Amino acid sequence: MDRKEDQPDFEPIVTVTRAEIVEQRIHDFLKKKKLKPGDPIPKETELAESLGVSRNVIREALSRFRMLGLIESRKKRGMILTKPDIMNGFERVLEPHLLDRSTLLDIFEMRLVLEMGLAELIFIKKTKNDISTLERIVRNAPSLHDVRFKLEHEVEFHSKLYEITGNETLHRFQRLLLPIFQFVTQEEAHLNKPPKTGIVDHPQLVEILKTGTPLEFRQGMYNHLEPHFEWIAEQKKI
Amino acid sequence: MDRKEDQPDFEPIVTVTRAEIVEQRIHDFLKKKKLKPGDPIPKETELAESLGVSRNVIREALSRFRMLGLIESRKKRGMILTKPDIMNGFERVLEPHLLDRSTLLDIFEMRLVLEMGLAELIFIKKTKNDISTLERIVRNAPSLHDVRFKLEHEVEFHSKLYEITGNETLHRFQRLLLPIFQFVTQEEAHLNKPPKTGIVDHPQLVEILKTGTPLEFRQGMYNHLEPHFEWIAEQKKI
DNA sequence: ATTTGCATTATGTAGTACATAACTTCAATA
DNA sequence: TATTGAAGTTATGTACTACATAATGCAAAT
Repeated sequence: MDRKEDQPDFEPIVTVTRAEIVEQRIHDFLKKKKLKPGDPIPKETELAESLGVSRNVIREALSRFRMLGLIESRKKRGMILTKPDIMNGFERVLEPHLLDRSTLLDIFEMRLVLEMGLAELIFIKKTKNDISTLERIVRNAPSLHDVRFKLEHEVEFHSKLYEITGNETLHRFQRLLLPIFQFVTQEEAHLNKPPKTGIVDHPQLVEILKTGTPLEFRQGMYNHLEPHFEWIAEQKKI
Repeated sequence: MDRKEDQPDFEPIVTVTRAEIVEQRIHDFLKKKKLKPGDPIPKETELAESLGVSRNVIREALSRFRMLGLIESRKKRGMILTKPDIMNGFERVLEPHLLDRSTLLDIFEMRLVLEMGLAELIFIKKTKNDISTLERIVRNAPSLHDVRFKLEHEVEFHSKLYEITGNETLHRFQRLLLPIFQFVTQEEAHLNKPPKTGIVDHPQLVEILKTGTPLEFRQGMYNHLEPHFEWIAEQKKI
């Protein structure tokens, strides 16, 4: 029979590497010292000595910070803290085929949530110029039968909405989420074809932006995205 | 006078380190081979040889992947790809005092956008149990005069809203953004005291969740967050 | 047949050595 | 005097070696 019941179920011993510990220690150090971008941080040899590990380990930990854009190092000058690009760590992990289905769906939902929430910000920040651009994008929309450029146009329109917010972080986030979104919609299309389109289209959204209210825009965006929400509701039942 | 005008502004020569290149190469390798979580990846020595660099450099690159949770390595067994935790890289960079003001404001806005967009998802996923929990949270709200637990309660309520969506990624994202949000609201409070509160409070939001529609909830949430949006609109003018 | 012990293997860590780039100083030169 | 050039210094970047450690499989022992 199954012998597992006999065995006492100890927690497995987790072995943390020195690099991990050093990473944590240095992170705490930066936090505690309240170092700001531009401030110098100790030399590799100094860190190695005060932490009691080889320079090798120090460099493995520092390599992580370098990737995140938290530190920069120049020869002779030593290392300095830098203003990190917060999306850096995100970017490298967003490979659709590396993520499991549930995470992909989560991200898909996040995009819908963001888009539904854009209204206020857009109405606060929009300029006449933005509206003109949107109108141009809508004018140049490919015909309904032309499948090739449909996705391209879809991306251009929605991307512009994010851009209007003037929130570069938000916009960047959207761009990073794009591949995931396409990956999921592709699957979505596979299941229930033909792809349904919302009852509100891009030109109508632009019209609301020109003459309507945030309240109307929120509702319009919902109707635009409605098929996706329906799809989510179905997924929930399964 | 200022001599800078005389100087031709060349782009500075960027020197990429071997570790950076190796990181990129390995990343491409994983992508191209379409490796999935669980699949083994080449040994360090193999990588070192085929890429023509020392094992040291390989390990600095691999250290980055390890941090992101992209790979795990066990002695003797070698290294395997793992399902990455997409928030891992994010987490380590979100130190309020390391980010510049504009990024902090961006993140603050993102939180508002997310919260405004939650309505649909919440209405799709909510259960009777969730409503009960919200009612309990509201019942236990500290009195208006008790400043100490106000923030705590605020966090608990809004956090529960994210939880209702059943979207763990989204919920985790919110939790990561919390310190930033508090950092900004603190500053916000400094400027225009006393802190204004929206005309819609938590009990009203719960009531809408019970008997209302997503449309009403969106408007309710807007009224709840209105002071923050006003603050943003002011910031824009400055 | 189960356990024990040994050899094997890949990662983890330490240490040394040298290359490279950037900064400093100081002398030489126009 | 100001610019250039050379030499020395220093911290990071890279390579290489050596050994520790843990996991795995296989063979020997009971």
